[in-house]
This record gives sequence, structure tokens and C-alpha cells, in this order.
Amino acid sequence: MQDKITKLFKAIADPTRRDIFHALVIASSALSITQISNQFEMSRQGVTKHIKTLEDAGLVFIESQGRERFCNANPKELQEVNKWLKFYNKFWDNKLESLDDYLNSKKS
Amino acid sequence: MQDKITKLFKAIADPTRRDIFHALVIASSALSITQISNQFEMSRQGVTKHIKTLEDAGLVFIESQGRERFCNANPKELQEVNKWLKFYNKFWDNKLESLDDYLNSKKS
DNA sequence: TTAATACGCAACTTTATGGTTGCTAAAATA
DNA sequence: TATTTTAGCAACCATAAAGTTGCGTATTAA
Repeated sequence: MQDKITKLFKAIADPTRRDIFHALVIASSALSITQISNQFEMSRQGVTKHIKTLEDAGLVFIESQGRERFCNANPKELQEVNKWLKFYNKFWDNKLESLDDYLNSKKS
Repeated sequence: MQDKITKLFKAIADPTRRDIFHALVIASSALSITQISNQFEMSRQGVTKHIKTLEDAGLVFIESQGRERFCNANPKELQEVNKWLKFYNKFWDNKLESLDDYLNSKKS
């Protein structure tokens, strides 16, 4: 339905999902769905949906253990965002050499 | 209604808007609404809406000249995304020192 | 001054998104 | 075994988002 990078951008475009993701990143261990939803003023189902979105985007992975599902952040996936940004960095970064490089590569 | 960073993330979460933004970044000069919409298989109004979203996010600024409205990319605004990413970089970057720094700063 | 061009505004349609509740099933506990 | 806990699934609702068409208006060109 949607390409990977779009899924990723959409996942982090929602403030609640950024919060959930952040909670998982700074957590010292994996958190169950219930543990996460207790931290938010929202139904468990609402949280579950957000986690599904994060999972689809590759930002979260889940390990089932008995009846519980432990969620882990996968911040490495944000490298994709970083890659996307990299091209545009040339246009605002202080390292103007990069822009030069880009312009030269365009000519050749 | 929405905070700045959310607007920014939502703006770049749409593939068409990323395309429009990209077209503006690599354009050698500012492009009018009509010039942009000619590059897309979409009505001019559709493009106008996207540009409004990009403008609200600070990614595009417009200079009116007569009956025309010339659009310019403002890639510098992506610094905000970069800032947001920076925190999570610690968790996947090769520079593990940064992670160390972070963990130490947590303890103290 | 007439005609064409560039554009905004408003209304409307469709589909996505964010969220809810109710129910069911599996696993853990008493 | 009976009960509580954890969580998925499905249906539903409200609002937002993506896109369209039609129309009015200012500016430029003929």
C-alpha cells in the first residue's frame, strides 16, 4: 500500500506515537502492551493500534512471552530518515563543501 | 492546533509533498504554482493545498509578484527534524561514546 | 477593452486516521 | 477448577486529509 519511508514518516508524524516510541527507547527493558497503555490516557486498544503502526514502520519489534507481548524500540530504523535528510543537508549545513560537491556532481 | 514539529513531520509524511518539496529544492529558481502543478498529475488546487501545508510547516516560502506566486524551498527547516533525530542517534550510531555520555548523564 | 492567464476560495466526495466499546480466547493465579 | 489478567479482533464513530469541481477576481496580453 505505502512505501517504507512513507510508513516511517507517518509513524513518527503522530505525537502520541512519538511518545510511545520515546518511552520504549528510554525504558530499561521491554514493556508489555498493558505497561505502555498505563502510561497514556487512552484505551489499551488505542495504544495497541499505535504500536501496530510503529511495528509496521519497523520502529518497534515485539517478543511474545506467554500471554504478554513485550515491545522493544528499534531506533536504528531512524537511519532511514537520516538518509533522506542527508540530501537536503547540503542546502543548509555549514559544511558548504558538501553543496559544492553536489553541484559539481550535477554538472558532470 | 498542532505543534511545530508535528506539522513538519506531517508535511513530509506525504509522498506528493516530498516530491513537490524536492522539485523546489533542486529548481534553479522559484517556481510558480502553475509551473509546479504542471509537473504533477493532479489539479492545480490539489497542488495548492499541498503547498499550503508545506508553507505552514515552514518548508516553503512564497513571494508574490503580480498575479503569480513564486514558491521557494526552505530546506533549513529540516534542521528541526535533525534535532529530533539527534537524541535517538545515540542508540544506533557507531559513535558509542555518545551513548555512554547519555547513560552517564542519566545516572548523575 | 476584450480575452487569456494565474490564482484563491468554498463546497463537496472519498478514504484514512485516531479513538472508542464489547466480546472472545489464552495464559496465569488462587 | 474458577477467576483474573493480557491481549486480539471486529464494529463502530468522528474528524482529518487528499483530492475534485466550479466560480470569482486580479493581472497581463492582444
